[in-house]
Amino acid sequence: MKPLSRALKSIKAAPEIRARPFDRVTDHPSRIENVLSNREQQELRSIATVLDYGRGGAIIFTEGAEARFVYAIDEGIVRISRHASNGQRQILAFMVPGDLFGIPDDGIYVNTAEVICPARIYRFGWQRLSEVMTREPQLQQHLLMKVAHDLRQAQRQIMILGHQTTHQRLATFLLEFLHYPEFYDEKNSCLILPISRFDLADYLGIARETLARAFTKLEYDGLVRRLDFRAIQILDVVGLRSLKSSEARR
Amino acid sequence: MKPLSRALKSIKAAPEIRARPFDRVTDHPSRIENVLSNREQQELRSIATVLDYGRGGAIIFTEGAEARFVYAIDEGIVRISRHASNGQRQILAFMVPGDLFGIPDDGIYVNTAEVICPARIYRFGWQRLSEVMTREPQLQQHLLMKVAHDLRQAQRQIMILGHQTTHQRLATFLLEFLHYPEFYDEKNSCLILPISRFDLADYLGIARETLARAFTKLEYDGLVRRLDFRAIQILDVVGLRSLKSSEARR
DNA sequence: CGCCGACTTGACACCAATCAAGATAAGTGG
DNA sequence: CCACTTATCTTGATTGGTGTCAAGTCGGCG
Repeated sequence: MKPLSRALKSIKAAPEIRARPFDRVTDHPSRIENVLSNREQQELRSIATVLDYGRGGAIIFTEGAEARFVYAIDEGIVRISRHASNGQRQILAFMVPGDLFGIPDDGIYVNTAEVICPARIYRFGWQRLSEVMTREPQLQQHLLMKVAHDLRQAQRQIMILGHQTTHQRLATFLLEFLHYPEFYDEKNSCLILPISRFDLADYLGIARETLARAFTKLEYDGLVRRLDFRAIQILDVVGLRSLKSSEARR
Repeated sequence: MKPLSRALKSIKAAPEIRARPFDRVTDHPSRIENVLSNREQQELRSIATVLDYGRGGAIIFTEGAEARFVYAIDEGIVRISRHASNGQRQILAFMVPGDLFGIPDDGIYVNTAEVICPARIYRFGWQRLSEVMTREPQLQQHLLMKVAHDLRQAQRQIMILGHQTTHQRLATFLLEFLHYPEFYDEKNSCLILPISRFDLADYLGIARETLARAFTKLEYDGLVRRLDFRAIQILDVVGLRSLKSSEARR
């Protein structure tokens, strides 16, 4: 929607890469406890490029395009989506700092990746990364664990889309986000959603209006309170959990 | 449902493993063109155990159990499922010969795997497989590609569950199976479904009755014809394709 | 032959998509 | 700073699709 030129502020070369370790993923719920050696981190840095996106909306890559790079997030959120042949968009995942995406399928990207807020992203040449990984089995194992984690996340998503009502989907999503201290302030139970209703609806596989109604219902039932479009106060975590696992028609 | 003792006929030791290469996956639609060296095949065989299941229904492993093995299919079909907290079952995938499954998450299985027909399955100790892969980067890369392929399949499933009607889901599923010569006899356009309606409904995320109605509609529209519970004659592939990508409410 | 399981069909209620319009916040330019 | 436009989100009314419960059919197996 937004012109790419404005959104993509600048692309710097590799040397300025930040020293923060590559695998910050251990911070968030994935169960990977992997510590890369200094040498491995060094190897990665040497082939990385840093991309700085000033604001949301910029496209990182598009489905169908030739795939020569893999990406890892340092800051910001990226939405991974795919368009059905009838034009419907489905958001497959929201990637957060530490996540890796863009692994090619037979040389092309099968998904579209866009930043939804200011972001800093590392870019690796797929060819060179493969070479490095051949030399460093630990690194490849780390990548394997990451992809396996993504697979489980996708399966979680299948569970949600398969048999949950709209309210349950929303409850599940909100509960998921409570795990991220970047977005959930546990003190006053306030959750700052970094995702628009539009995107959220496409992620949960429901219409935008239905999503709004789901929020209304949760609010009516005293489970949450909308302070603002972005800010959601969580009033009853237990209630959300029981809603999530309650009996579902459809 | 069936007692395990009867279904699990025998477990042989490694030496009798068949000579068919490990990566028969190249036969089917996945885009992996990977040729393992003889030494790598040798390494795999040396740590493999062969499991022979006489008939369908046997459980290979259950979600939540301690995970010490990964599995690869030589013959037969395995359904990978997960149970929601409300008891709903969702089938995440059907695995076919060449596929690999059972990669542990933090030492436990997150899914349940069951054979749905007579099957022969290779079993590998995860610990030992990891060791071998550290020695053989090619092998690990191969595994990585397999998991990446599974991820894409899961994403395909998300697309289906997200925005397709029941008829479209069924059409999509049938079209998918036309690629497998084991199940589709192109000569007389006859597709032999190795999957029960029960399982298929849980895979497509719909009720069994709704699935039956979907079949009825496709038959009424002249797209397919039911010869038998298992055998489906495909009358109009183009029609199925256009149904699959037609506009969808919901 | 009769039971049993798997599958199909029917009737009905209900949830969710759609179309349309209103409300709120955020930019934009004078 | 205010009026304007725009984007985003919410609410309302209606229609259709899908889950559920119930009954019926088909085929296999003892």
